[in-house]
Amino acid sequence: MKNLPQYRRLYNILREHIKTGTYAEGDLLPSENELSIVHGVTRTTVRQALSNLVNSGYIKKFKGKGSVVTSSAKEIGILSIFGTSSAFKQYDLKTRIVKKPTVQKWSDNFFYPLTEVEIKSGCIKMERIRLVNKMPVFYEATFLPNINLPRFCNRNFENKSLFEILSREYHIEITGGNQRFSAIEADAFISKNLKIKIGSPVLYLERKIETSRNGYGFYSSLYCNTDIYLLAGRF
Amino acid sequence: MKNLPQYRRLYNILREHIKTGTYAEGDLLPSENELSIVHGVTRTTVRQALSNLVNSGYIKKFKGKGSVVTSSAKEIGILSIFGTSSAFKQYDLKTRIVKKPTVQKWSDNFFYPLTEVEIKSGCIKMERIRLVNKMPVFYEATFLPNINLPRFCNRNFENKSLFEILSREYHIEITGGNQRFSAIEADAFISKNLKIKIGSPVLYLERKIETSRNGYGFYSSLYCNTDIYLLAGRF
DNA sequence: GAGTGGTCTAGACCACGCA
DNA sequence: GCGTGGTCTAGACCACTCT
Repeated sequence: MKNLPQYRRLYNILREHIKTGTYAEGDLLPSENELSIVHGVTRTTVRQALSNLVNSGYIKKFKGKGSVVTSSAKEIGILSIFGTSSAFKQYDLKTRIVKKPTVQKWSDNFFYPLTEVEIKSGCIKMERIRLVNKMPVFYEATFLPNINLPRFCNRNFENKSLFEILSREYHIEITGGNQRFSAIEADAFISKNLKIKIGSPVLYLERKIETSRNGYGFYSSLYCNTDIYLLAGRF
Repeated sequence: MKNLPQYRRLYNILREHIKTGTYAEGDLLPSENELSIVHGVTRTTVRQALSNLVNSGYIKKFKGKGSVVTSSAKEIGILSIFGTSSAFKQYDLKTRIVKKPTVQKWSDNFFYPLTEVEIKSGCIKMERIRLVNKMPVFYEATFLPNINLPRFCNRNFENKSLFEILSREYHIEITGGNQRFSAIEADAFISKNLKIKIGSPVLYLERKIETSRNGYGFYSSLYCNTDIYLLAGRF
């Protein structure tokens, strides 16, 4: 099961400890030396794991001081949500499947250029809506090249993380990606799904997500109502 | 002058070569072994430089193959612009200063929490508009803590990169940051500055930029017309 | 099989913070 | 002055691509 690199294993362990509150916001993580001894790896490997934690926004490092846990925020993929009102300290985060994963052709004007292999393989499309405190906030369509993902369409994604399923079931880890942002007016479709007025400003994202499986990436387009919650991310 | 770490020096060298076209889009960079020999550093150091190039979107690495130059795109700070129409392969990028750097107080409801030191030091504010092919696309207000930046307010920023001036004149390197996105309706002020109709959807960003100077960061808020150009970034 | 990037080891010296 | 993270060395083995 586990042929994960050690820095990835350590990353997952620490991330889980942060998410579950073993290390709370503001706490200092054990020092790099301590972690390297406890987990039986060199400091280089520890630093690689911590560096990933910094990039995903879980910790901040301070020279001469240590690594401080900065966030227990819930994530939506790589971006996280950010409540503008301090009343929303607690996020009740749910995912509703609008369209189950289905094999189909790539659309003609797909928003990223595709490789020959991707086009030939076809596309698995799924559509989801994210609810924050029971309000629809995101509408997301995800497109995965249909390459060596056995039983994918039969899995249950309701309230489950796509990234986690890809990691656990297919050993596919997200390594990065790029995204394009714009502000548009809600059309009838978006208006219905996000329960906002037609013409309201909506944040629109197109993303390509890259993975540890060589040459394999997937895509998503995302509409977000930012009236109450903002999208936040690191760079 | 130069107490830059070696991986930073190498990063700057390679970035310059990519920007000026010595390594063109699609080219392979010299291998990590070759770079380590040529520049007299270990492969670890080379990899740190390349890793930064990946994060800023200049190259992509392929196992067993090499590092491919992916972009000669012009940047605006950390984000880059992306023309939706292929007609806009050439970006004529200009910056117009709307308000020269001025020392003032921080506003009461500043969009990021400030430290005691920052509040006491006061704030240098400047306002700029970015023009792409002579059309105003960004309006950006930048706020810097007024700490040890001699002669800053007297410098000429017209069509110059703030990041480059910070690096060259003050040895301040940008190390990362975070940002929040939302879509809003243009008000009268934005409408005038970006020459769009009141009520049009506008991309709004609030960012905190972190630097290599310990504890020193600065802020910017940014309004962007995404009708023609999108904002793009890596994660 | 030769060359590439990915992972990892076992050290070293430094600048910085804190007590 | 001690412990922290930041930088760096000089190796090693692996999986992968290309020919």
